[in-house]
Amino acid sequence: MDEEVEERGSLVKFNIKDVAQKAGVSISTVSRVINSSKPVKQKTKDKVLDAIEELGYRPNAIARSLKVKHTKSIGIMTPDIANQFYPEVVRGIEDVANMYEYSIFLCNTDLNEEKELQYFAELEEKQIDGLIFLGNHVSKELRNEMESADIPVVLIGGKATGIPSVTINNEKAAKDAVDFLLNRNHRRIGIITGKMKDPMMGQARLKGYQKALEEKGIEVKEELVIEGGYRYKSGYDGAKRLMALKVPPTAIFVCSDEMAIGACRAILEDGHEIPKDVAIVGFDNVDISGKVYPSLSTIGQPMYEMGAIAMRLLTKILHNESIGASDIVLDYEVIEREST
Amino acid sequence: MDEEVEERGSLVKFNIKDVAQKAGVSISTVSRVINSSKPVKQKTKDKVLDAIEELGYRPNAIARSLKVKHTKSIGIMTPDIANQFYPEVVRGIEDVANMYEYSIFLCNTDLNEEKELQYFAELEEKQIDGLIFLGNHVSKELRNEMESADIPVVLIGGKATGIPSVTINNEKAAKDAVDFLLNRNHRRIGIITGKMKDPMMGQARLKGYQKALEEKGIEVKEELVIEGGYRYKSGYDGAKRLMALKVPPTAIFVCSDEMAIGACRAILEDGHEIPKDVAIVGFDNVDISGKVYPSLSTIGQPMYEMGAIAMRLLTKILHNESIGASDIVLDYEVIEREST
DNA sequence: TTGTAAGCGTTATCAT
DNA sequence: ATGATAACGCTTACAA
Repeated sequence: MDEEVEERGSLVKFNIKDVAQKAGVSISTVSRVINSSKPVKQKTKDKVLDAIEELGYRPNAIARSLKVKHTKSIGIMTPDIANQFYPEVVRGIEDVANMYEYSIFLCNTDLNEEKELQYFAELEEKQIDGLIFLGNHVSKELRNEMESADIPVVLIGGKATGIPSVTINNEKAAKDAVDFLLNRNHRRIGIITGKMKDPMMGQARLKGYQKALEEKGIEVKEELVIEGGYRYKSGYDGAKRLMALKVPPTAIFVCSDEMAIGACRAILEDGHEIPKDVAIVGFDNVDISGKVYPSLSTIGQPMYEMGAIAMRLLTKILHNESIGASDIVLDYEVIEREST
Repeated sequence: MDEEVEERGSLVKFNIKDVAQKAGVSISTVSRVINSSKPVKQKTKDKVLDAIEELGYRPNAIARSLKVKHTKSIGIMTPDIANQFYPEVVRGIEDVANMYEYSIFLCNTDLNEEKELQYFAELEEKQIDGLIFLGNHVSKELRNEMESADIPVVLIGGKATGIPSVTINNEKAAKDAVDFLLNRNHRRIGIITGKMKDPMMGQARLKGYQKALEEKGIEVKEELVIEGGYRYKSGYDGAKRLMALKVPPTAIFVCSDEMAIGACRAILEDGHEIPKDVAIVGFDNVDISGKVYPSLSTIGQPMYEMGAIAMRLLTKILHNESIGASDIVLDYEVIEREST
């Protein structure tokens, strides 16, 4: 009853030993042809290749990794892949990872330190060769883990001393955004910030706003700065509050496109016109921001490139082409569209 | 010169043997406490735990996998993570994968068969336990690979005999969408389809459109059906063409939200009003579709759930709780918003 | 309850 | 140019 063994050659898994046997050579020889690690006579090579073909043999990368001590896999930790901003940078990472033959493990942290730690442990156990971390802040504990695990990491969109990173200059970008508004003769400019505990999206961008105003000798009024968050809703609410002021702003700098879209909606709902009554500039240049109506003026972050460059940096580190920390800051652009 | 060995305990990697030594027990005992696979006396267990703690030991999952013959990793193949639709379902997958302690490898196929094959080989070599495939079609070759690799796969958004899948009833959903328009007394209804070679987004949805009209005894006019694609641009172009007709439609069913947003833009640009002059219904209920202006009436696909359920199905298969093929078809909903 | 040892599928060293 | 064989770090009979 148990001679169904070879009924479907497809269902039995072969290993290097089987190939060696079938080809009539040693397993070392098979290994050599698979990896082209040492010269093998053409004739024996052919025998081996035939055997591989016939058996449908696929090398076991797990076994290989155990021996060679790397996995050709890297981790990506992102706050939430379902948020507008990240898929594009993940795509950038993945494209170059693929070029260098790395696979990627994707993790969603929800900006939650517990989850970050848990995922990191998981990835460490799975012996990733490196990690790309998207987020504004790396916690002390995570920092420690990264160091003691001795896994190279590169940060996107955040900074931490000693860890290579790729970012844009958020403060300067924000300043440019409001300078743009200032040059259009707006003098009463509101801002809907990111979370204030967020060093990049929150603090740095607010700082840029302040600087721009101060430079022009304009006082920054408390009533005009509203702490937002990351999402649509907080942009919507923020704009409602701003427009309800006795004297509402003539322009609003909203620290993310998603919030900006929320703000536009709130403003339109209240019967104001964009940009006639209020001008809006967003931040990020998320895919959709050029497609909505009215299309959004915004600060363009090179999301795909940030991913691609970060991954490129990581491969350099992994191949010892580059040593230690290095902070890459990329160019952004101010994009003018219908909302201003 | 080489006694820098213990200068930073953190930089040297320990294995199970080191732990055993430090704790004064055998490695099997250590293994047992790590995996709680067999009872261990509390006292020895404590010794082991202490040793683990002190050394900062992390088990090597690669070595473990080699032995136990599974990796607790699964693959996701998606056309393009940067496209509106997929991140949400990937998130659904990831959340339940995480619950069951699986890690995910993310791959972008660009709907390209070569890439699919290449990725599949890569994932097979890395010994994934299962695969979730997002896409409308699985090619013959890929099919073969899947079978001979003996890796369980579940499909999202497509069907293939013998492979479990989770979908919605695209034809019926499309029919409901245009029925909705019909009930609003539209009689001249245009459609911008997906790619016609796409069985779900293209063919099935067009079929639903046809059926709805036929049922009402309305002839389907060739000039009113326009083949689109997946993206914004084709929706934009399609709407332009439709509105340029001598007698333009009073409503358009657009087979994806991204295209629908493009269509809205085109229509608004030409000075028509939505929904007064033309009503629009989209398909997908992508995150942004409720946030744009005018917000989009659409068919809501439960994207997150599709991912979550697919992953749940996969875990069942992996744990032998369920056998063979099974096709899950989920509910959709027609969502009425401002564009109708 | 604990220890010994074989084996998972590779690569790489050392002979030949 | 090729072949034996010892690792890689773990789990799991089997013995004690």
